[in-house]
Amino acid sequence: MKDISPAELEVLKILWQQAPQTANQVVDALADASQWHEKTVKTLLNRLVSKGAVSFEKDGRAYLYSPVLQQQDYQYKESQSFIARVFAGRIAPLVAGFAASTTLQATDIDELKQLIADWEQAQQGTQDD
Amino acid sequence: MKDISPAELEVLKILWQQAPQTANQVVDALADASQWHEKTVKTLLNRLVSKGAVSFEKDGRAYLYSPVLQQQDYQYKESQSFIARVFAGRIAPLVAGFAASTTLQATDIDELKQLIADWEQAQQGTQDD
DNA sequence: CCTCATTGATTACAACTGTAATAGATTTAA
DNA sequence: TTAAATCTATTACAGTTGTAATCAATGAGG
Repeated sequence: MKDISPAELEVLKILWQQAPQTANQVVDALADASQWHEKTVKTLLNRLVSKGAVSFEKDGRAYLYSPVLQQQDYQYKESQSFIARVFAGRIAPLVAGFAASTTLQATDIDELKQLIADWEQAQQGTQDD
Repeated sequence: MKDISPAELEVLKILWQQAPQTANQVVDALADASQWHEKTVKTLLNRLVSKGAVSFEKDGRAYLYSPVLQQQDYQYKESQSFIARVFAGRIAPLVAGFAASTTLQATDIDELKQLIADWEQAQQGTQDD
């Protein structure tokens, strides 16, 4: 699978929200959030199809598009490569930088605490040293 | 500041490790880690200079290069844009995905716990609701 | 049936990227 | 002093990306 460009990603996100959708539905959904011309969106849809990230089936004159690449798979791969590239593979420094800004919300903290609790739970019984 | 491309980033990392360095020192440092031709590395150095991410001073025949863009600033901006783009601005889902793999180390957990403790500490006295 | 509107397909084009090669300036060795 | 070596600067070139316009096929309306 070729890389998904940032612009293509915005189109893919629309399909992750709901699928299948016609090109025009996608165009409309993006009209709210962006300034893209209809032709631009259709080009991006085509490129996503070329890259194998989106599929379509004919429905009369129009096509119905659906994501092939799933959001979780995309997020996972991108996270891995981002953290490897920018933070030498370590996640804590990323969170630290994020936390240093005022961007962290109490909600994030709660979720992180829960994650840590779950992770530690999962470690029980996995220990062998 | 224009965006730093992935290849340029690898060069910048060498300068973050130590600066200033001559072009040849950078080339040598990268010879270990990559297959880039000397000319390629020098092109990347030039582009970093054009983008304002790296500066140089003449030292006789050769130049001495130093980073202008600091690693923490770069990491911060990239983290913000990555998390906004891929995770709708929320960091917890990123950590969750990362934790779901076996990539999380006990060290990461310890650091995350410390971060959370620090963050909660900092919140004392900042509350106003 | 024929023309118009609509929809996907193809083409456009400049900027950015990866990956160098060549040209130009300058230092140094003979 | 002249040629060779060594730097940086400029140029190259195809692939990707952002951003559309144009072409072609097809269905709908008259």
